[in-house]
Amino acid sequence: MDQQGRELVFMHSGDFLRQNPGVSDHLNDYSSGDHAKPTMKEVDFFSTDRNGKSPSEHQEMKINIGSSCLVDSSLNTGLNLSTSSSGISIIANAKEPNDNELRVLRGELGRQHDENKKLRSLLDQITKSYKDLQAQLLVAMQKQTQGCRVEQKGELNDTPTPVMSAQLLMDPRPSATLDANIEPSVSYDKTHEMLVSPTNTMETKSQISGKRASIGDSNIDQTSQSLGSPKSPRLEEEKPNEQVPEVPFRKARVSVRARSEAPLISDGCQWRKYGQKMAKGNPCPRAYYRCSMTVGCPVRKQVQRCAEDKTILITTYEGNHNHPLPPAATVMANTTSAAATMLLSGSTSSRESLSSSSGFYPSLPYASTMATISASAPFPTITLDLTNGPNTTMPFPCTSPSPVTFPFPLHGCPQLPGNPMYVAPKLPAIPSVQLGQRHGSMVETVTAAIASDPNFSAALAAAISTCMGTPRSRDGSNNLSTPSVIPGLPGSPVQIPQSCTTFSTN
DNA sequence: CGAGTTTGACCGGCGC
DNA sequence: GCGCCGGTCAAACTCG
Ligand SMILES: [Zn+2]
Repeated sequence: MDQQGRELVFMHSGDFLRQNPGVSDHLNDYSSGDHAKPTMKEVDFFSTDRNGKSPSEHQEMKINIGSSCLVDSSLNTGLNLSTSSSGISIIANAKEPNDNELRVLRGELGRQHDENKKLRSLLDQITKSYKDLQAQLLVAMQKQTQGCRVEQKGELNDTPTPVMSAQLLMDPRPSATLDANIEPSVSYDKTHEMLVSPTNTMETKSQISGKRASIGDSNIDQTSQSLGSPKSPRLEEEKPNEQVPEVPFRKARVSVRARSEAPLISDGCQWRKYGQKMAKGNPCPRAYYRCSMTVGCPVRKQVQRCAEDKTILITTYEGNHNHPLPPAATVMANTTSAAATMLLSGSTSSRESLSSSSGFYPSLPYASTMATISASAPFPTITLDLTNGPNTTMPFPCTSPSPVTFPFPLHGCPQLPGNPMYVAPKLPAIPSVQLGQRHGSMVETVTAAIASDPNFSAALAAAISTCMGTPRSRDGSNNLSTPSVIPGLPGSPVQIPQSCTTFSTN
């Protein structure tokens, strides 16, 4: 819970920054107070966070984040903190120009500056320890997998990728160059998947997108092996080492099923339909969409109605956005891509169908319906079923995007034993991790994390509901979402109570 | 006229 | 090798 709160803060600060690129310059504009709700939220968030807490509490918070949500914390923490703090003071200044107040505020500002410094150094420490941990993890995995895949490992072990990944996660700035360096040597592997995945999509990529563009398409394409496309010739070209023939490449999808009669889906993104097919065994056609917010965005989605129950809408997302997203889309993308990342991190090899939900976590009310991992599919898929859960329509009020940010710890290393979400492995065999960056038995972990965390369910449902609920304006004023007509049901103008989302990450 | 959709063609993987 | 199938392409079309 604590953690959730923290992540919330970070994620939203990310949104905040994205929305307002020139934050510090324009903060004065917001002092009027009646626009930019998110801004106010940010400020409120931080002010309560910071004023009410002792340094030790901050420490705890940082540790939590460091261990569980590394990417987020590593990317924006410091910036956000300082940004928002200055924002507070500026706003206050505008309101109360009197000297006393000013002094107090300056003092506050100074304190927060110090605090900020402390937090940064703490973050550095955490970063270091994370790297160490990751290295250890790698070693452990190597030992475990030695038996079966000696030669593979031999080659892979030489790659510095895990370390580099840590660096990348820690410091997004040089990542563009690092990316370029990594890919040729390591080929397409889990590490890269992790790197370009969810949070990076949201945070890192937005920061390095400029550089990426200059680097060329290869980066994007790496992330864009989407939706099981049999094509994408680069796949072969850029994957010279066929070390794991049985797993040429894996694509994770996060599926969400939800009951919805509405034909339109709005998840905050712009989608362009590029195809529609009749799927076998389903009277309803399947529609294919591609993110059209930027030209090179690799994200795709499939929309299809359930054959048995046509009120159930299944939306399948795959890939990571390579551009900043509007808040609504961020919510969705965070949620789904994070789930996909978890799945990916854990499903590197073993293809057993786990469909672990109800079996593993019978005690969890939502588990049986909320998350299912299926590795038996051509690609690992997390299916989030929002159709059966209690009050699936609206698990909790979701008026603002705030409760929606991804609540469970996934971007970092959900598998680390120290992690609260860690679940003891059930499968003794360590998957044939191509580039052993992630721990084995991750599938369970992932499942556990998702299924066992009602917050995830709630957040996901909220995200979806939020996105769905947002009134679509064809006039395209601010709403980026493009309504798409779901095949199978005649268009009904009803707002979508819920929807089904499947994200797949590469 | 541009952006998005429709829809048949096309392609590659896979099973027989 | 052949056919099926899922996924994508792209020309034609629609809409604002
Ligand atoms: Zn996109």
